[in-house]
Amino acid sequence: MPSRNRSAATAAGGRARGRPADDRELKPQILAAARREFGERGYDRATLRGIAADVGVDASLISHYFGSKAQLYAAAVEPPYDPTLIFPRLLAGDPAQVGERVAGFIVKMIETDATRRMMLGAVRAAGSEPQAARILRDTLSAKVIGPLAEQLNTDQPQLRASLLSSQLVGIVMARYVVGLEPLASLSTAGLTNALAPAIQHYLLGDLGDPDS
Amino acid sequence: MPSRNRSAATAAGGRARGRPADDRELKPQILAAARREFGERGYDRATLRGIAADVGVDASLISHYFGSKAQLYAAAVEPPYDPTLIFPRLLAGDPAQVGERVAGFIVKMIETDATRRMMLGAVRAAGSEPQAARILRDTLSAKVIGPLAEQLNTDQPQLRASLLSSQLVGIVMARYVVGLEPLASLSTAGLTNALAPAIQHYLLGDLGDPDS
DNA sequence: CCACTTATTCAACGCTTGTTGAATAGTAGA
DNA sequence: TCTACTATTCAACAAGCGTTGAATAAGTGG
Repeated sequence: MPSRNRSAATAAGGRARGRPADDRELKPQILAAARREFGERGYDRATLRGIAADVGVDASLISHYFGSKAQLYAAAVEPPYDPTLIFPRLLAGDPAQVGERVAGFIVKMIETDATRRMMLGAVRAAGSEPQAARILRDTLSAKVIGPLAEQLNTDQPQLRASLLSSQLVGIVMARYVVGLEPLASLSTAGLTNALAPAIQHYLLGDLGDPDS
Repeated sequence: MPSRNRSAATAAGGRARGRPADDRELKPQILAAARREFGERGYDRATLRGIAADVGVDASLISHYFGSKAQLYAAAVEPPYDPTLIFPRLLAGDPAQVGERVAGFIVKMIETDATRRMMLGAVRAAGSEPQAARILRDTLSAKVIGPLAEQLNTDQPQLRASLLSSQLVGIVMARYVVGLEPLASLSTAGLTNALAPAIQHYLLGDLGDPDS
């Protein structure tokens, strides 16, 4: 963190030298606008000038705060939940309904504005910027595949978790980026119901021989 | 079509006026290079200059032939198979093994160099260029969802076909764009086996109530 | 040989981009 | 008040982009 804003500094009692930050909480606003722009336009088409205009500041302020466009992107796509807390809850209980519960969680997540924007940004950017693909890979590995596999008492837990991730990415692409009908217009519950058995298979079903 | 090359004109007996095309079959070469570049770098990062350099010609020649970058892209992502022929064959036979057969076809397709490149280009471009997303949507609708749904004797055939498409897109993203392990390193047969039951569900399983 | 047409290249334009460095504003401590 | 420091803006740069129009090459039909 290169700096702290006034409220944090004064609240902490630390000395606040220099001109105090704007009352408008610019950094969170910039991050929100970045998520919006990255989510809507993808990495390359999202411009610092556009993000800055959304907030009403100069583009160079973003470079000043975050260093570069790539670092702004990295800061914008931090997942907002703790996977080590959520997965054990989802996997406890009747194993026959694990697919249902996980599907419900996933669908609810991608239908929440903030989360969907973040995932859209991540998926879109991964398509054009190799470094963003790496970030998405690392994030999914650390925040989804790893914690999920750790809770799975099955063979090939990592493969199962990555299959689930692939379906997650595919749904985001098909439903929000490509707008594939009738999937794009399907209701929350309808989507959950349709996905549940497939997810159940990925998590607990028979995957067959992984070799040959 | 703004022009025809010599072989076509001479073969058809039509008059071939003007300087004859290079012996090198430049237009197919440009299309191949375009698929490669779009597939590897995505729409925005693929440059006309780069594609031209791959072939060894000037960038303006591409504009001359295809009109614009967007039109070059559209020309580069035409699917190379006839879906109205392939789907009936896949869906005939034992219904219990439909998932297996379709999974095998899909996996074979995305592991064929030319086809994979084309799909990678389509998926990557869709993330950043709205017009490319529309092209991908229309192509999937016309060449996959429509013909497939037509052959499905079930409820909600279009939804089933679009769910399948979402998993297809997700696999392409996860395996080739993001490089999600261990899915990315999985063998052809292993991937087919793992996907088959999920695809079986999407095509013939119980999707639940689509509303509420 | 002369028009005519097409293929291909060359050079340049206009635009947008991310980034940088200097300049101005505003506050806290000495 | 002066200094130090930070926030913010302004102006400009260098690079890369797609596209365009003129120029050159290379043939065909008369």
